[in-house]
Amino acid sequence: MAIDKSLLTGSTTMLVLKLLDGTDMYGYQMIEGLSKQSNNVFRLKAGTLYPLLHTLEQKDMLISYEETADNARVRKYYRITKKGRKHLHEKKEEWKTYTAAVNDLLGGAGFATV
Amino acid sequence: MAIDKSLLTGSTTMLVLKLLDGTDMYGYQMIEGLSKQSNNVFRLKAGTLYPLLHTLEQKDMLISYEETADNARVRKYYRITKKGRKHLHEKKEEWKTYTAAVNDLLGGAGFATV
DNA sequence: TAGTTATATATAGATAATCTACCTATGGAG
DNA sequence: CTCCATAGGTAGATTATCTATATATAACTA
Repeated sequence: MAIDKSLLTGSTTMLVLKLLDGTDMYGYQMIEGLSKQSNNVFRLKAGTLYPLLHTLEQKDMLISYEETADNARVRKYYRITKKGRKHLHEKKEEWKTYTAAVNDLLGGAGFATV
Repeated sequence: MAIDKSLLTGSTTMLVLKLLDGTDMYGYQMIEGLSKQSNNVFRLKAGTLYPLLHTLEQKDMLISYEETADNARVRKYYRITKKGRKHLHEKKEEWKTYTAAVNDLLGGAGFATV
């Protein structure tokens, strides 16, 4: 079974959807949280995230709403949709398939004769 | 510890170096072998591989030599260099770090408060 | 023996994801 | 009042990969 070729570059999408699968969040929160959560392995850039969120919203995987925080600052929250959850599930399956295959190749002896 | 941002898209490089870490191979052999070895999860395209091999050779990670097979067909074999092995080792470490972080996020409960 | 498929390598141009670099705006700390 | 953190955003460049195309020969098939 072949997997989506965009998986490699597309894991950011999966992570964003996964974050929102837990709770509604706003962009800046995702950037900071992802960085801390992963011990700085992920350093999601604003220039990557915001356009991605807009794209996901256009594809009906997210919806957004504004909310004013205690400090009167307006934040734009995102909530995952049913379609987004379905997409997340698919991406997770692809991720498992792909990483299992890579780990198999990295761990295995390789193939000398074809 | 942060990792190379090109890791996601760059795993093809790692796989190619890993293949050559086992034995010298020629391009077509890698394409066919990788496909069979991974049950078609990897479908490395000629248009991806050949330019990549040329780039890796320019970076002194590979050397190439031609050899005539039994059927009189000329094949261009590639051999990994010391520099290539060093790069492979680094890429593998990045791969481990990155996949561990993703799996942690995918498996974990996520973070609600930041 | 003529046509198709497999082997083998290669390049050009398109596509897509991410990055860098910039911009706006407000709240709070010094 | 100035600087930093917070918060959201866009434009253009970079890079990896893909599709499409090209060449050439071996091997199979009708």
